[in-house]
Amino acid sequence: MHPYQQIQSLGHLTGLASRLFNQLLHKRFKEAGIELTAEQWGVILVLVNQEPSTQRQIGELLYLEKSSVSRSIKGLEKRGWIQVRKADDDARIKLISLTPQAMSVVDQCSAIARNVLQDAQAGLTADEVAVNQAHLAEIIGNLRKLNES
Amino acid sequence: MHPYQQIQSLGHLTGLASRLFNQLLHKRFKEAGIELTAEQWGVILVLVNQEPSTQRQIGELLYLEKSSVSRSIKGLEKRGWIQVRKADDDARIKLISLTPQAMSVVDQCSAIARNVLQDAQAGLTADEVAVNQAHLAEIIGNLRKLNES
DNA sequence: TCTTTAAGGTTGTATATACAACCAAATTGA
DNA sequence: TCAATTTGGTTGTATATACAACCTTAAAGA
Repeated sequence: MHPYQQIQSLGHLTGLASRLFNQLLHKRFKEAGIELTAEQWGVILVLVNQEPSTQRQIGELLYLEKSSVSRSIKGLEKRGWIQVRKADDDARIKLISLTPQAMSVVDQCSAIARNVLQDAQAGLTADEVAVNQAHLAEIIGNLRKLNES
Repeated sequence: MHPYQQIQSLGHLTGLASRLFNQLLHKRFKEAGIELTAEQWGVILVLVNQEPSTQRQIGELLYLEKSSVSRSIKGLEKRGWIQVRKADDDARIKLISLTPQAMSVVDQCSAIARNVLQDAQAGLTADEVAVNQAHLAEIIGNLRKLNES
């Protein structure tokens, strides 16, 4: 067994790929004058698709602990990306939506994110990417079950 | 475009898979009475293969910032997994090696990590896993270049 | 040799994340 | 109706990580 075999395990490769994706996206945002991390972009994207959302919903879609969502929301609000209001019918619930300023740059962010993906996947065919996505989704399904039990 | 399409992008999938891998490995270690995170296991594994290593070497192999390595090493030393000594010939360098206690559980950790991978990859053939690894490696190669430039 | 630069690490600061303990409001059920 | 449970969120604490600024020691160059 090659001494550095662990470095090709999917456990390691997914972690490294993820960090690199996030770093590059963050960098590209910054170069465009947009102060936003990759993870924050994930939250914004949830809101683009479904606005307003509750923190619970965001956590479910991104598979994040509610405490993680809580802190992420706090940061995004402080930076003016989102606004929070209370639901009328349920005093526990916070309804999160994008600010006008956020909406005005969402398309630009989308384009940047699309380019990062494209650049990262250079050399792979669309089919290969699709197969990869499907396999990762299967692995994620396995892991979610294992983590719950 | 489906409202939740972003959720199948490789940027998102690798991040989610990585978190789930790490959570499961951490949990399995804990169940075995071993107090070790997935990331710490990565460092230990580097040392298993090459002992002693310098912090710079560890960072290169895991693609981590030197400051991240510095803090990881501090934690592992505090918990008794590793020992640190100064190099004779270069006063800047720290030589990191495993403690006897660490070495005594490395095999058990290895087995646990192997099982996590196996369980996560259930339903995929060995070939499919290999193709996935190759594609992720290619993406990582792309991203590394992009992050440097 | 002596100044300048590079290399190896550390520390400050910030975000991302998990888990556990908690609080308040809503729901359930006896 | 009222106690018990569930749900939505927050906070404390810990690890992981990056970037920037810094320190110390080594190496390179004039």
